[in-house]
Amino acid sequence: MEKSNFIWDFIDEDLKAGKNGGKVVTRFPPEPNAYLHIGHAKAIYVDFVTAERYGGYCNLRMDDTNPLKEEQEFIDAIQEDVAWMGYRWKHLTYASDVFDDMYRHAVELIQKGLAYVDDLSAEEIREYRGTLTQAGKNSPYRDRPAAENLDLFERMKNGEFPDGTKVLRAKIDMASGNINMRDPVMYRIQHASHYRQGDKWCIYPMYDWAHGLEDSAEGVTHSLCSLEFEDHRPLYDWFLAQLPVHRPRQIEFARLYVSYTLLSKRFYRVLMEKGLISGWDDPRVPTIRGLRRRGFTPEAIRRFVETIGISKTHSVVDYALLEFCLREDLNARATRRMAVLDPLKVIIENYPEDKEEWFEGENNPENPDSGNRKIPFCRELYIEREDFMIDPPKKFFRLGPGKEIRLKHAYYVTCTDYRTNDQGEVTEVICTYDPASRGGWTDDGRKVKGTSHWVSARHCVDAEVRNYGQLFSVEKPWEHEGEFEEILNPDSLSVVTGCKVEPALSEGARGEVNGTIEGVFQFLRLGYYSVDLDSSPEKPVFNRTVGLKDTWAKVQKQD
RNA sequence: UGGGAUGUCGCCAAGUGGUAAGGCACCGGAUUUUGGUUCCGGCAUUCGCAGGUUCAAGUCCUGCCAUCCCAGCCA
Repeated sequence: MEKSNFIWDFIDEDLKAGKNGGKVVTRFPPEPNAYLHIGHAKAIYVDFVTAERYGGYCNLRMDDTNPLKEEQEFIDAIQEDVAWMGYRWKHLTYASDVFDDMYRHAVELIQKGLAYVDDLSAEEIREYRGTLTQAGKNSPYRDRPAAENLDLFERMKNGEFPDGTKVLRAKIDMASGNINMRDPVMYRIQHASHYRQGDKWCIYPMYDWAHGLEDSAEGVTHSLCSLEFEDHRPLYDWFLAQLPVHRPRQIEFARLYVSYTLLSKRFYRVLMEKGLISGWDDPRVPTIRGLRRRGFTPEAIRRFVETIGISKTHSVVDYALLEFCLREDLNARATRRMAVLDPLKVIIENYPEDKEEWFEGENNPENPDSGNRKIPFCRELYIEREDFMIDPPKKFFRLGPGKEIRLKHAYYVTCTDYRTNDQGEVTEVICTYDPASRGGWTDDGRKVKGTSHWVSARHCVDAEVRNYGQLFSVEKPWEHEGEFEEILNPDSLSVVTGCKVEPALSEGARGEVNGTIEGVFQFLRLGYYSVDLDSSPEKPVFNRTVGLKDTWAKVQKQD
């Protein structure tokens, strides 16, 4: 069981005090106006795992109180994403399902003299509200008799008044230091059609009024939300205290920030409108769908949110931790394959032209049950261009004139010569192979330090590879004041064509079957790559999910 | 004297009066048919600052400082 945190400590206390009959019920309540992102993944984890921990359950609730911004498309996508991440909700609920109850409770509040219909305009309400340091003043309509409020409120509901002409407000305290308590608006008039309620309603409830009642109606015991709702809690409690209803406890925790990423709906929308990303599932974007397309696994995402912990500290988690969690999962589960991204031709001069061999290569050295695949070998191969240097430095464990390396799973080869073009670029490397090293090993005690990946020129398949980098060039993009474009990383996507991959990769399909990942591979010595949505057997396309740790690159940088 | 919250290693984060867990990152070194993985070792005499209480304080008290959130008929 996971280590505890302040939320679970609170719940332990509640349970010990005998609250809620020992039950723990939570909810994940997204507003269906956008796709989920990794910030939601943390909230989802907190909500679902908390319920699970105490043998309770979690509901998935669409917080659909604003028909102007919400769409069915998002309702479908949210369910899909939560399910993909492996969470099971007990009930799928909708805030709009309890609109009738909310209306009835609003009437109760009016009858108790705790709510009134206000004719002030939006601007006037703002003026009357006062400022952070000055108290507000009462609306002239604040003391309307209950009977008049009741009549007006019903007529608001019936659509007798135009949008914006009246609101229902709670009567609390216009001088409160907490601005949320200065007679908050409970209902606004919106002659808008709701995708689930049709034209039934001309008034729609505000968040503060609606949320506690939604929680209450579902029997939620612990309403977990982010820090910015901390000063809404007194209002949450106030509304429920006035009514004869179940009273959940709201607990706030810090939302997730990840370096080099922006977790905001508005931002994705803008980038999309400007054509800077391809959509909600652009592999550079940390939406659940983007991460999924990029090749992230639900397990890696969950491990990540589990690892960062739950607290009230405003924190920014290193992107490097996300990558670590990803690699940890993929290392254990991704199938190994060889791919050459920047091909350089190698000719084995002592290997017969008409001969070919098929070697066995393990699918995953971390998993003995993963089996092997066949890898073809012949006289002409491709290796990575950066694995050859004409005049290599001493610690270069790769190919160069006179140097011997191992071709993974195949043979030892020694470079005897190379050819260049008019520009001095190397066009071909000439080698000899040692027949005694078949399989990539000899028992003569020979030290062959370097091992390179390769593909057979005769058998390989052409592929496109999309290498991704950070979308932003600054660590804390949310602190940037100007336009997004100014801090976008121009190299966030680099498309590499003409890559040569081993034939076993041409069948690469994408999917998750029985808990094993398909379509996410480790390209030996390069990184983890996943089959993209755009891929086809005729034209394979791979996304770089995340690179392997590269200590050689680090050493080079130091020199 | 608006209200609410937070400050423990570069980044997260335990710690609930008894003498600073863990992870990431980073730095060494070993193993390695991936310069990957794995493995060993290093990495806060100090907990925003200053006083105080106590045999003993990151933990209690007082004061100060810094940062974040709130003035939608958004959620």
